[in-house]
Amino acid sequence: MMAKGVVTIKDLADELGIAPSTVSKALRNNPAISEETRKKVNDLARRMNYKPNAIALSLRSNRTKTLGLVIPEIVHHFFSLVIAGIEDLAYDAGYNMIIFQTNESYNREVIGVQTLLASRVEGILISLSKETRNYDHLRNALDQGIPMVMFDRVTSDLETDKVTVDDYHGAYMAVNHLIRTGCRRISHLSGPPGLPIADLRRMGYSDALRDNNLEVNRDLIMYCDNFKQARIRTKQLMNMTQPPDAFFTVNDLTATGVIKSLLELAIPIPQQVSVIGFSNDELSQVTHPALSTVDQHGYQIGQASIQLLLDRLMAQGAALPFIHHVIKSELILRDSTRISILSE
Amino acid sequence: MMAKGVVTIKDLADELGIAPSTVSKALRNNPAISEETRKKVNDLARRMNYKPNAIALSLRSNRTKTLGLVIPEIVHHFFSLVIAGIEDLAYDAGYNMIIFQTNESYNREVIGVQTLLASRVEGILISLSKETRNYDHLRNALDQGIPMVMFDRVTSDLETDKVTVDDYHGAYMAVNHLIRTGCRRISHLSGPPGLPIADLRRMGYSDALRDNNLEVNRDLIMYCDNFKQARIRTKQLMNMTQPPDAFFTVNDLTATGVIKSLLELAIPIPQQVSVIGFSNDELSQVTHPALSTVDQHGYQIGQASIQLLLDRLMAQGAALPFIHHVIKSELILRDSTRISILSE
DNA sequence: CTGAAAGCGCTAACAT
DNA sequence: ATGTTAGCGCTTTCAG
Repeated sequence: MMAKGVVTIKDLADELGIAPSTVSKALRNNPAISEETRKKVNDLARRMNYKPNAIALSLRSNRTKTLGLVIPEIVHHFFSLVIAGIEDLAYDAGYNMIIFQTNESYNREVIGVQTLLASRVEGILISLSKETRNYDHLRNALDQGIPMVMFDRVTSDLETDKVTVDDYHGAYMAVNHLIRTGCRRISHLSGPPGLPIADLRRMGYSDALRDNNLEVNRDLIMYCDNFKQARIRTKQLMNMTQPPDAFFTVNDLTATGVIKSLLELAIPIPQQVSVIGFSNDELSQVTHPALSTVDQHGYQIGQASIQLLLDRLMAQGAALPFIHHVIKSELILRDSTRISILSE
Repeated sequence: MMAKGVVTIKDLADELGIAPSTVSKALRNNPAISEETRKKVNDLARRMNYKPNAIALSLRSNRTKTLGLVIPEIVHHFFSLVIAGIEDLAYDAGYNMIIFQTNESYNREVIGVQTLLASRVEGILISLSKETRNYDHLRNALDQGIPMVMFDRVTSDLETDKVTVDDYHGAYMAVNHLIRTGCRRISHLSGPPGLPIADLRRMGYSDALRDNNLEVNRDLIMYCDNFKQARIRTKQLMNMTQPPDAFFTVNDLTATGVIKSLLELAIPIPQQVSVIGFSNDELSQVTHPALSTVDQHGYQIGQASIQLLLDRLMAQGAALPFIHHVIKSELILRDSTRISILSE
């Protein structure tokens, strides 16, 4: 039983002196095959450690049982949660996942999608890179009849199933909570304009202020979405003649920068200044004080995305309506915000 | 130019009234083909958006340009770094990655490896699940001539290339630093016995103590590797008649649990108690005080692993010696440890 | 009940 | 310079 040249059906057939087609049928328990032959074949297959060649199967059946995932970054708590959600369900449904990381590059996204198409994936899950403004590569996939689901970073230029988190509402809830607990000068450290998730969170922030009859003060809004910048911005803001009494940040890491700076300035949190982040990353539990934040339910987003894709795959190309699944975000209150001081 | 049935070489051939093999040659710029035909073919291919079928190519060439990755958990900063390192180099080398998440289950690991074999991956990268004690599934792959690289969670029962971080040395350095800065009763919150990375870190801890003529006190060693348990253990330990003056933990999350508890007990860090974690996760920068820790260089581990695999793939099965690449870990000193008080 | 033949998409000998 | 044939591993008619 030489190891080298992987065992094929033909090897089994030769060994038993029967036809390959008979072996094939025996292996798939085709009732047309005698019980005896079937047993002989299956036994030998086990002994020779025969494993069907998935490539040959794919070529014949035109089914690869493989799905493609295109994602900006793997090293990102939220995205890794999404991947886990996708993987788990894909696995249960018997699909393999080919994963492409774009590193936020449009070019790599295009190449990634093309490679997936060449690999004949049966469907594509994608979260757009920050650079992506042109969607021809995706249109191309769609034209070839490859079902696609976009999640988190989506575009309205394309008709596909979509899954997003309700960023707007999450931000609105967060800011509303700050106001209800007595904050009046709420600063927002926001992501780059044009990035939908950042825009939506900024809108949620602004609307919550307006709905509570507070003015939106441009001086309190900064474009700042990382730890280092947050350190600087926080000190600038706290130096204002009328400093903020709360920070709402576009993500958790930025919030931790704010907390760190406030701690250094010996400003009590949340007594003097409240802080709310966005994402519910692992790190939000370990800051001191623990960070209040908005959970994006990454795992569920992954599950919802792959489920939509599987549904469409099941439907065999029947014209299902496109679904935009909006996952509820959730306000997680920890210790960086005050307890509600106004009744509901 | 109907979208549906993906375009094949035969379609191009029919369209131009020439033979498929001629089209094939023309597309690969075979010099035996006239400049004219070559142009005609390539133009049409572009117009009809022809894309070679990777499956057919694989079947013919017996090369899939696909590698398999089996990993315990994607949602884990360290592992996601490793994946990123692998992805980036694999991409440059023109390989696709199929990823399998075992969720630390031995069964899923076995199935994962089998699926990868069925998909005819050209090589396998694997980090063992915590449950794995039997290696037949891997031996099987090896017997089929599939090159394999094990990283981080490896076993000496198998002859393969390996990449690990020098856990022992990292732990040794960490504890040595604690001692040099005056700590004498150093507690170790360790991972489960039997898990190599936990054992090595525990050994590094013990040896550093012994080499500095300090006794290894079993009462100061606890099996505790997560945030929640750390909260409980820390309080227990600090209640001892002779409480520890330092904690060395098996990972960063555990260390943050320690810090949180110490903060609640109003014990000054690092003046009274020092803390060192392990991993250099993102969260180690955001604790207060910022956590001293040992960096595992996950990205580099990923790169080293895929590089070994690519080397072996290049070597075409020539008998390269097996390499065990040990990546240097690095002691990262932040604010949870004291400045050195003894000269080097 | 078993086998021969054809074909999935592609390419490499081997003609012509 | 182009075409014909065969075959990668498998399954599925269709005959026997």
